[in-house]
Amino acid sequence: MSDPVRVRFAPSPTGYLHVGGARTALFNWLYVKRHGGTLVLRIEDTDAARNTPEALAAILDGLRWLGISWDEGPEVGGNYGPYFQSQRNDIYDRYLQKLQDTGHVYEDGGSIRFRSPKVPVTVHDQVCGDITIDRSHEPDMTLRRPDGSYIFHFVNVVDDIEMAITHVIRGEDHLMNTPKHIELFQALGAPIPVYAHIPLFQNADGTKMSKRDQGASVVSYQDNAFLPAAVVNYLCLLGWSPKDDREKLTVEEVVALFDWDHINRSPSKFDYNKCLWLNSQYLAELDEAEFLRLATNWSNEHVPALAAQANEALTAALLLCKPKLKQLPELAEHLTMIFDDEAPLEETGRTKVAAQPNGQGNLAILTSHLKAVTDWTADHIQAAIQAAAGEAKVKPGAMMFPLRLLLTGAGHGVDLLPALVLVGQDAVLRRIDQRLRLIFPD
RNA sequence: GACCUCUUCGUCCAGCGGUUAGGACACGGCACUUUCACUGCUGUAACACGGGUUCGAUUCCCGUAGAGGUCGCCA
Repeated sequence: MSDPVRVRFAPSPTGYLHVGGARTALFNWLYVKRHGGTLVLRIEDTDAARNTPEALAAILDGLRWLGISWDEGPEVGGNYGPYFQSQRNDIYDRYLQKLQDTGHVYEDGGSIRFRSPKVPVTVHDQVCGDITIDRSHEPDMTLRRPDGSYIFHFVNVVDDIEMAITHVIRGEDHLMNTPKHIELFQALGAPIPVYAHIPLFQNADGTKMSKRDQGASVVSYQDNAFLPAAVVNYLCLLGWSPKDDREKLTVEEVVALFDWDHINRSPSKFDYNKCLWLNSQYLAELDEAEFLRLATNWSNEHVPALAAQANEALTAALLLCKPKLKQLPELAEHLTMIFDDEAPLEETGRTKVAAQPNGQGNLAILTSHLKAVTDWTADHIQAAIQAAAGEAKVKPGAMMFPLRLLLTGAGHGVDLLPALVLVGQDAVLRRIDQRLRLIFPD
């Protein structure tokens, strides 16, 4: 029997949950699920000045939203707590004493430094391979500040020892820290965990992703009502591959395949567009009830004006929108086109229709046919359009674009016939009349 | 500047000592749809450069260039 697998994700609650951090958490989680083990969530909040409860809440909330659950840590407890570094000072004191007793540290202007062995250190990294780093000419690292507070490297290693961590999966930005950490493990006589450093994300233009960049913050996906499964799927595809042609995979499928040799070594640029595409794929396969639940929630929250709409009308409209959506927020635009008589008229469409030969006359013919419909159903409306086209001597298809524009103000959108039915004859004729005057002012 | 890592279509990801170098996003075309989309089919598009090793290198080695990371009493 080998030791039980214990991996940890150790965020610092200083800002927000970065999508790169989320991916690191995800890979830790995937590893645990793949090999069986325990995921420890440890909060590295030693820098009191920069930590906020809001940031912590955002991190926990973001992880939960993505479905990344932890077995030990904040809110769930565990046998290796406390899981906040700010509460572990006595442990750090004890470990520092060990180093003092064995002569590994020395005092320097009130701070405590580690006496580095000054020999090259080889990191056996599961992703990057063996990397030997010689930092013998660099200054000794500080472990404790004059005010008694501890430095990241020290607490990080002490906690990994104390929490019996066996695998460290973290961003490549930590690769050059690893020799320092290995020196500490050795000085403390503790086994060195298995390391895996995973490549970082970049913006599409190759620059570093920071908070304000599109897609950088997990909250932005929550705010835009992405489906977590889609985001997780996309995150898995960045830097990892099933090694076949699959793009859309469930987490279960990823778990079954997750391993080091599937992880890429080069940094990847974040393609928000592809993430959006995956979201549309997941959205499309939602069943009606689930879609309506999500869509109704979203529209109630973001388009409160629709509260006045009858439930059946709203439901019908939402279902009409479903096949068009890449993401839920597009609902706002579609619903406005359906329900708002005064939705703005698209300029490019206006110009196009205004320029059509005989446009005004043809649309007058169409209007009169629509007016004459006595039973306002899709079949009868279609017949009316056909008849109007015949009389105007144009193809029925040529009637569709102008009609769409007159109905919704836009040249694209939901399926036209059902939309006409939904809006109702009176409102349709009213809108046609209004917008016709905008298009042909004379 | 020093050290570490990386380099296949615009992007993500496969691949391999001999392939018409494959898939996906994006983009274009066609079909379907009397509309908008979806979908299907299809097209454009890549092995950073220079040396080796080899019968043969995109694939292995070395160098160059470019990119990223790290060089804190931040985490």
